[in-house]
Amino acid sequence: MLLRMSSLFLRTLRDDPADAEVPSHRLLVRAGYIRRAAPGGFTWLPLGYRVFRNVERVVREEMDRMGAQEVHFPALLPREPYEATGRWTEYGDNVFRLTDRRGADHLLGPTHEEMFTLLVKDLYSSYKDLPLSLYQIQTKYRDEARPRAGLLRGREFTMKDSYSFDVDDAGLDRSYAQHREAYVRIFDRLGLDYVIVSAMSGAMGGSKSEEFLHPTPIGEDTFVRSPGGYAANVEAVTTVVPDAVPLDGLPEAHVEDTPDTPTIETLVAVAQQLFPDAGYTARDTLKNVVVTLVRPDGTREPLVVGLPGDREVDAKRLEAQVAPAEVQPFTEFDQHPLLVKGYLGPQILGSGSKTGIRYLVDPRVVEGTRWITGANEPGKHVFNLVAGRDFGWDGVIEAAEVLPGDPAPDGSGPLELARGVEIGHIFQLGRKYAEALGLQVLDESGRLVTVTMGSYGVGVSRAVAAIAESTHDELGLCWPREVAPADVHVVATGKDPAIFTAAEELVAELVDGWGLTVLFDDRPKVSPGVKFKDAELLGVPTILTVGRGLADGVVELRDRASGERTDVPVSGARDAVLAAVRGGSQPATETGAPGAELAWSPTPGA
RNA sequence: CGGGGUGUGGCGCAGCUUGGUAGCGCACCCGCUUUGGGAGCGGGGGGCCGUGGGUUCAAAUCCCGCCACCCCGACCA
Repeated sequence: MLLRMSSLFLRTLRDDPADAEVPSHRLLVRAGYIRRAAPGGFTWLPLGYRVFRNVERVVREEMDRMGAQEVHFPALLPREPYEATGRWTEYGDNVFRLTDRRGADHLLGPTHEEMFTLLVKDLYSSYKDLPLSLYQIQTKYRDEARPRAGLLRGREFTMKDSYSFDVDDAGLDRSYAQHREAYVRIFDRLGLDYVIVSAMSGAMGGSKSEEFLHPTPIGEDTFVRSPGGYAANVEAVTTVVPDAVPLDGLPEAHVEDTPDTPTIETLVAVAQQLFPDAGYTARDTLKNVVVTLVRPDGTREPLVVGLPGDREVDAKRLEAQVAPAEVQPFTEFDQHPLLVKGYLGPQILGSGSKTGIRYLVDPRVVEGTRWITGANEPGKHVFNLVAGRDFGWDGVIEAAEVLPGDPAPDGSGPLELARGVEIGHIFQLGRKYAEALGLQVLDESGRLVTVTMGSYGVGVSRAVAAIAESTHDELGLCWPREVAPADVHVVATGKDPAIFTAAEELVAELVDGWGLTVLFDDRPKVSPGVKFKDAELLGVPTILTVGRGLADGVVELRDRASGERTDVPVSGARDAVLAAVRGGSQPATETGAPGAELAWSPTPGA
């Protein structure tokens, strides 16, 4: 494949677009890879689309390798299957809905669990047909409240989604593990850094779930990790529970006047005044936060969460725990006169108490721990209120925020918080969709069993942005060889016609003789500076300059990533390029580019 | 959805306060010169100033609505 810059549909920009904040967005637009076409929607230009297809190719090869089979659904889907699983309403404003001329409802698929489930139900009915993994690479639509960061969060994007079907849980575990391995291979080949974090299954139902996060400061997901290798989504972090303390000999609780202490800060200040030797901090207080749970059927229930005063309730963690119910601020104090705002204590909380309000506590609240907490009277707090002696609770909930320095649940050290972009997600769905849509097969003994499923996603267009994000430098894009829009960028510069003749000959041999994809800067009357800048911006991994050195019989080979330049004799130019393309680096450098170990194909995407 | 900011040729910006013929740099076209780090000179083409309404003799400029984009938050297989 030969891409001549004299006729390539490409215009690079000298200035950064003002509305692009993140580097991937800025550079992809500036280098002429993508162009915004709609809110949250982008047009792929020739070079960008080549990168996109390369990512797609890697994903496809690895899915095929693990034995998944590719199918392709429409993006325009009927309402009924989504009605059956409840997601027509559950998805809310995030789904694009439309009505056809007969008034029938449709949606633009945000994800395809229902359709895959129905397809398998349509054709298969025996355990002998399973296990089965199907996938597609599809345009997905989500009416995001706030599309941002270019390709990273669009309203239309490309996703590889796959689904596994098994008769039993052991089979699901195997399918899940296969996908996990395939994803590791995919992201390794793409040269994308990732951490695999355990995630909550949340509204999707099911059990085991892990996300592949690409760590980057511009990421939208917060996750935690420890020096010992623990990594998890904040929602999935479990608290290390302290040992219970024997109740014998603990001091009696006592109520103290603590006027004007509706907040933890004011309370701690007063507590320190009253008992200067006790060394009280916010950690010694028990904060009781009232929220309202709204269930999917619309019913509302107040809930109080008790947690150490040095922590806030983490809305995401709380929601993950109470899903599918939603959490809203509690406003109905007038209907609950026993609840004294700012002085709420656990003595009147719990299903067996005066208020009957459900009371869940942080795991750090274990038997024998002593707390300063509200006395349920304005201006009064109780000290030394002992958990398990002076108050009880209905259950334990992981709703407190995770703070840097908290211990990892597996004992692998203190946690740090980091940001990442979700580039893949693997998920044990279980039988939720199979049950809702009636996907059953006959087992060995002729009984109907409900199939168990997994769902697995890779953000293809998002991966393009993530790769750009992690590989660019101050000069421009800098593609890994596996996804680069060309194998080599040949720059002809100078006014001597012999230069262009020599470059043409070399390019022809690389393209026709060796099947390389060559981006050839054959533009006449364009100054060398412009061509060099463009080559750096465009980011093809190997740049070959045919210019003034030709008079001395040499051309210059440059590695985009390392910046290293080597003069090679014209006669050896072809072999030097081939070595760079095959080896992933110049002889003099060791960049360890991904794909280096892979068999080199003589016709990559030509 | 809440808060903040911005909308002027393809890109980056000025003009708006104080209403009166729409401007600059890059990009694009023509000519001459130039050719190893975003060239120089000369000559051109291209914009219902986001959009709808209002005020006014007159609106890019003043007023109101809407839309879009960016940032923070909420939300998000």
